[in-house]
Amino acid sequence: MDTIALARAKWEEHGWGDVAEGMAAVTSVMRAQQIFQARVDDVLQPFELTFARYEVLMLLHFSSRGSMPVKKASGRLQVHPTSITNAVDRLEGAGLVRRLPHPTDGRATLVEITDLGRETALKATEVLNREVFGRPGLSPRRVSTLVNVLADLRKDSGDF
Amino acid sequence: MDTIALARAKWEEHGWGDVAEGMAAVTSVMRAQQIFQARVDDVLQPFELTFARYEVLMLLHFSSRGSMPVKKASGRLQVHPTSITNAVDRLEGAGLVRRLPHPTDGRATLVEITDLGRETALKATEVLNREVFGRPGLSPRRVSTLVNVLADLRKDSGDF
DNA sequence: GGCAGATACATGGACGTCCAGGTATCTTCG
DNA sequence: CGAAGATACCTGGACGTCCATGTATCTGCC
Repeated sequence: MDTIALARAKWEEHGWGDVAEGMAAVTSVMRAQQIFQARVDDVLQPFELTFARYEVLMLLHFSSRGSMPVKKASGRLQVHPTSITNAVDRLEGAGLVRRLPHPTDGRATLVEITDLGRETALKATEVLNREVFGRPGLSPRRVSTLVNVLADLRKDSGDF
Repeated sequence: MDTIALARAKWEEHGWGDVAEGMAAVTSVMRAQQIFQARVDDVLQPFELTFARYEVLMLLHFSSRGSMPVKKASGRLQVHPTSITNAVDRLEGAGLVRRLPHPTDGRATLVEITDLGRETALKATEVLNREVFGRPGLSPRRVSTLVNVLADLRKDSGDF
């Protein structure tokens, strides 16, 4: 029983057929996010990480200096600066990152990845690659289609 | 600057090219959800609704008796029962639904939509149809593709 | 040089999600 | 019929997200 197909049928019954597919798209994206989030968090749990914290960690790992102001991380990950503050609080508690004063801008705080942070990031990535990214539940063609369609969506909404 | 394309490039640099597209897919879905959630919540704000509460309201509106046990709503919307309890608390506070004892099962609680609830649901749907579902930011062909691909994903993960 | 506005970050609160634990009720089986 | 297990719900807590607010610092203009 596909609950989204059911909802679409209801939309058509009520004379909203012209926007039923859009409704299905929005609802499907919501559900897909929930599915992926659960899979990813399941894999990351042994590392005491969540996807949000993992993203922060990888962003720092990939950065040239291994450190970055909160503001910049916020922009890169496209979340609110407070979400970064929150993630950094917990990552710092686990010893995976460290806060440093910015050398030239007294307002800014640098977040720097530690050696333990890099090590944890790589171990987590290995499992994530194998268990989630490597088996997304779709054929390679479908995966590429999904990425391309969502790129159009992101472009349309001003992401890039 | 497409942050997901950047991440994919990093994955390829590190020899993880075989799963880079899967990583892009997962990340894209996360971001798309964020985009849609923001649009929907923006439209629903004047009605003092969120998407979660809107979904509960529409589920009840479309049900044959206008009421449903918490457990059934939880299954239909594929969220934890506690999420329904939370949504119902707020909907009840706004007078849009009402809790009733289940006539035959003393454990269960029936959630029933009120007249004000139905009225609000229809008004909200009208704006949502026009502002979000009617302009999802993709061509009709792309929207259908997205729905179909995500249906495959949901099927693979046991949704139906 | 000094003040006004912009910027960076942290704090506190709201919301939705989930899990763990507890209570009440139903169902099943001896 | 009565006890054990299953089921439905609520409460309290954790987490991630956002917003509003406050504080410190920087920048630009007079």
